[in-house]
Amino acid sequence: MGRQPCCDKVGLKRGPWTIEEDHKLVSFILNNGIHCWRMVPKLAGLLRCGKSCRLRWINYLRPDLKRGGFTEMEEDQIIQLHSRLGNRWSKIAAHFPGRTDNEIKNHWNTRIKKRLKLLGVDPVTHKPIEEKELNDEGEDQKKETSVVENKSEGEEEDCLEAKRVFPETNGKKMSNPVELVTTTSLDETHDDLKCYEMWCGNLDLGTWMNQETNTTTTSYSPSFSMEESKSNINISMVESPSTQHHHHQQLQKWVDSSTSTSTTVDSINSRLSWDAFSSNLLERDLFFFENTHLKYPHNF
DNA sequence: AATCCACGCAACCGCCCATAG
DNA sequence: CCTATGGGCGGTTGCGTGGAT
Repeated sequence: MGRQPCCDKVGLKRGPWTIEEDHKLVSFILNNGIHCWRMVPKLAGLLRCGKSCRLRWINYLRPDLKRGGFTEMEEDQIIQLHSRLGNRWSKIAAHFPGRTDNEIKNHWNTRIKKRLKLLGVDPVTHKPIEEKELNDEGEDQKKETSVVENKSEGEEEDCLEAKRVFPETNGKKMSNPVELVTTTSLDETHDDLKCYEMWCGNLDLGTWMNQETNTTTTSYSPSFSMEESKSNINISMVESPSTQHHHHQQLQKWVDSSTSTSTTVDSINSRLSWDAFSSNLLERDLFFFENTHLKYPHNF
């Protein structure tokens, strides 16, 4: 037999999340981790389906999210990635720690598409618009998916690498108007650390979000303060020096893995691997990290 | 001041794939 | 091996907001 159904949807709440719901979800996840999304709403006391909880967490409540507008460099990188991956937003998002596929997808549809059109570039084919106009205009949808054609993931990566290294010997000229950007930059890792430090040093998500959004015209409304959930956590903070050292090492490992070139690409998913690193431990260690970071800043 | 309209974003829908049983 | 389900993903929708008239 298979598994039980995800949810019956009868009597379940839909639409925008309230502060109380956000609070419940975050508190529950931070205290218990995620083992089965279907069980999360029941155990957290939410009248939502598991899918809805998952989306809310991934797209909005996750502590490692980087809020705020996209930089021009990020946009350029998105364009590059889209030119070779097509609308595979999750794959694209994997290159941007702290960004969600939904966020990137929305940004593409609302901003980048227009920007490319203004630059005279077809956002679907990534070719100059004049070139596209020779073709049938009604084929947009087909082209959108045909960008990646039938290549496998590995083949695409190989093709891209070949194009990057030998752009002129690829049979045809690179049509992309934007310079290819390496998939992992120092800025990226710096942002990673920045996010991490903000999370450790200032658990007030509202402040965090506002800090990030001040430079943009878009205003996010933080739905809750992490202070409260922090106060609900029952963790013994009395630790021996050896335990502290162990935790320090664990955290350093986590930071290192988050900032290493190889992991950054998949960092969003890997950091959410609750099997590998339960949120209880993470929470405890973050708290510890916060304390030791303040006490012994030279160690970091 | 009121209405309309365009835009941006959060959330939902439905399909697909991996996997438990 | 087969079936049913959970979770992930891309596409789409609907609502809130701000600017234009």
